[in-house]
Amino acid sequence: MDWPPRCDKIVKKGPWTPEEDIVLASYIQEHGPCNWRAVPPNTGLLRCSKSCRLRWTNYLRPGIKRGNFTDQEEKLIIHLQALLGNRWATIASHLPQRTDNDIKNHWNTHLKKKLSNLHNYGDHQAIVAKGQWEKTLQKDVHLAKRAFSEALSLGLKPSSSVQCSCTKPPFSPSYSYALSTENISRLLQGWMKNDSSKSVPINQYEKKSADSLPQLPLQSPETWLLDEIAGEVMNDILRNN
DNA sequence: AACTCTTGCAACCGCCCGCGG
DNA sequence: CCCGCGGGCGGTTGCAAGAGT
Repeated sequence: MDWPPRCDKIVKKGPWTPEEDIVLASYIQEHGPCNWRAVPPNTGLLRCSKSCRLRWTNYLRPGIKRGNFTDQEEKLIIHLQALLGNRWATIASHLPQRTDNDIKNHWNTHLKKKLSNLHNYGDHQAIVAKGQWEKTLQKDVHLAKRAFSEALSLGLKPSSSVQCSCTKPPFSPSYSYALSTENISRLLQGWMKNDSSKSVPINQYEKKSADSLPQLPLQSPETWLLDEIAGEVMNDILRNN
């Protein structure tokens, strides 16, 4: 028998069921998010390792906030996208509660539209005007350089002004346990609400409850980016929509 | 009420990179 | 140096739900 399932010989595809989520979350809670190849054989999940990893990082991972992007988050995403391009994982590292997938989706469905509408606005000509963009660009480059050199000079150690808010903190049993327990109880609650015989994907109900998760404040880089760059330009952009 | 169109997002796919043998 | 594997990333797709007619 070909086990564990390879991604090219997938046994099961499509939306995850609450049952699968619980199995995966329990396993990760116990063993930590590593060696994904071992997950399917050890849990009995008929999913490939990649699918398990994706499900965990994009959905089950503790501390994930879903939906309802704040103005501040949107500004930050817009700015970082302008600065870094479509490097969603890097952008996500500045928004600890958001996944790269979530940010990418939000960009593709909301922000891209917002910005393209904006480019049709006559008012926006002032911002789009060459001089302004050059100015902004120069500022961007300067600040990016500053951030990188600070990071390098500190040996990537988080500092008061440039702090690395990693989306993938090293697995800490106590931290993860509490949060995973919270997640699992949410899963179970949602599961009970639904007709379990239908194996309804968990997405809908979790979306609602996730909004009630405590909101972490943005950390330093976000703050100075917003203060120094995004500030006026981004406020203009968003005000026009 | 019924149908069509649009939107939002979870999940998949394919490529790339780093590491170990 | 080469190869295979695991993991990460970005782009794309498919489908469910909501909006519009």
